[in-house]
Amino acid sequence: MRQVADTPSIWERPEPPERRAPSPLSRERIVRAAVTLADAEGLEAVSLRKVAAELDAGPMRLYRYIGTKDELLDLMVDAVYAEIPPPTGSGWREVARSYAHGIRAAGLRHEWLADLLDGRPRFGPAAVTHAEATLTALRAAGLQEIDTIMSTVEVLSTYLRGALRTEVGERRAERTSGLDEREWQHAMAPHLLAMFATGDYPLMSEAMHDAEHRSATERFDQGLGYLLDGIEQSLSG
Amino acid sequence: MRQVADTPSIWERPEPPERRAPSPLSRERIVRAAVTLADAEGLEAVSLRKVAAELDAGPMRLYRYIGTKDELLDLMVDAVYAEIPPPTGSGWREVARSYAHGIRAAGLRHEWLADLLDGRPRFGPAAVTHAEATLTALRAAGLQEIDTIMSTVEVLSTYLRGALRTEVGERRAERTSGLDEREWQHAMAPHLLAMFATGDYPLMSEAMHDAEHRSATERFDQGLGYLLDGIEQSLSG
DNA sequence: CTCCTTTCGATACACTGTATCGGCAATATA
DNA sequence: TATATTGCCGATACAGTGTATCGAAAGGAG
Repeated sequence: MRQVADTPSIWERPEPPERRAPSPLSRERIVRAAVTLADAEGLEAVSLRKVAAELDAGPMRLYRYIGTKDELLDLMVDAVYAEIPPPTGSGWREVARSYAHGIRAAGLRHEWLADLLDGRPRFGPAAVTHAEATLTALRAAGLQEIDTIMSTVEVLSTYLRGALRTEVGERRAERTSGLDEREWQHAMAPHLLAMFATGDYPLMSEAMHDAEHRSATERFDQGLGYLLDGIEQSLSG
Repeated sequence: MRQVADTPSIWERPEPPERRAPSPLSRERIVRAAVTLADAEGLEAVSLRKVAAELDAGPMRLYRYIGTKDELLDLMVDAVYAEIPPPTGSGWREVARSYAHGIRAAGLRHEWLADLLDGRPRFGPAAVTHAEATLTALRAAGLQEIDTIMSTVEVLSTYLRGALRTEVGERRAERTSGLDEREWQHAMAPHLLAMFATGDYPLMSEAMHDAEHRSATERFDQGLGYLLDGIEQSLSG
């Protein structure tokens, strides 16, 4: 019988705390939880403690699956890429449009994406697969030279990053100025009125009053159209 | 003589701690300190404690001048706008180029700007002044209708936001992969080689190997050129 | 000289990412 | 089957964050 010298009898020894069955865990589960959290409460609500709690785990358990919070964010971005359908279309303009709208849709589904797309090259499997599919579709649709293809997707993705930020930023501004309408009217509106009242900004005033108000989608498509027209011109030139 | 009942004599009472002359403080000083810090050590190093320390002040003293850290960030952005010269040029393309390069230069001087330009409308005095100057220059250079002017600067600023992020992101990636070259070669390079070795990404490989490598400025100008060509086309059409 | 207001530093709180360590549980070994 | 080993993971801790609260000191007013 195994009984170390000064181990008290079973009657004295306290029972160890009951252990719950460990929750199943995987990178995919963690990333899903993080994405859900970010969708629901914003990226700033994604803390390792909260993600772990969502999974019935202690915070440090996550470090068996990721090395760093930044790595988790990388995984989240790749998870979004995995949602984006590969671009399709017969002409290269169609493919480009499909590419752009696919990413835009994903970015509007997950508004935090705009904050994470920081321009570093992305080497996650889904991102790479999506990139390869994009290049393939563009070549199949008529662009042969790799340089033309790369220029096109580079400029497209640059515009996309900006457009996403713009659109998401506006959404957020509207949302917060809608929620704390009280505070907004109290803090921001007088400042704007006072500025315009000085008469120092006639064109800004004209823009506010007379310019036609187009939807975010319209503006996005207009910019995209400019870009495609410019590219097309450079192709024929 | 004023001497409350149980106040000990001067010999017993400890001298209050010596008070240093308070450092002069103002919003401008605070913002300048924050900008300097962000330039030197990155945006994540900008904490109220560090900014205050730089100014020989306690952290809470800053709250006499700003209401929130986010407000400080807003002030920093406006301070950058104040550095940007108003766009100039005779033709509207020239003005547009001047606008774009002015903002790009500022964004490269202060790499954190790309992180703060989130797309929300900016109502700081310098930002508004710069915007008004831009609109004025565009109208003076030939664009009459306010709608055309607004479309142009909207699409330009969208592209700019994306381009800045792209460029700054690449710089950071290069910098960190240059500094921890050891780690990068150990962690990222094998992953890339393995991926390309599968043969599943022929176009990505072709791009890596055969595509010409252009400088960031060239790519920026190329995208800008596409955009301007597209706009010009819509003007004449 | 006394009162009052403004200013600010000290302290505290909740929260973050993550390093360290100790013990339990499953596995490999004898 | 008994023991040694390994790997997993929770508890704890630490340094840092933004900011609320409060008391005391300084400056101005009567």
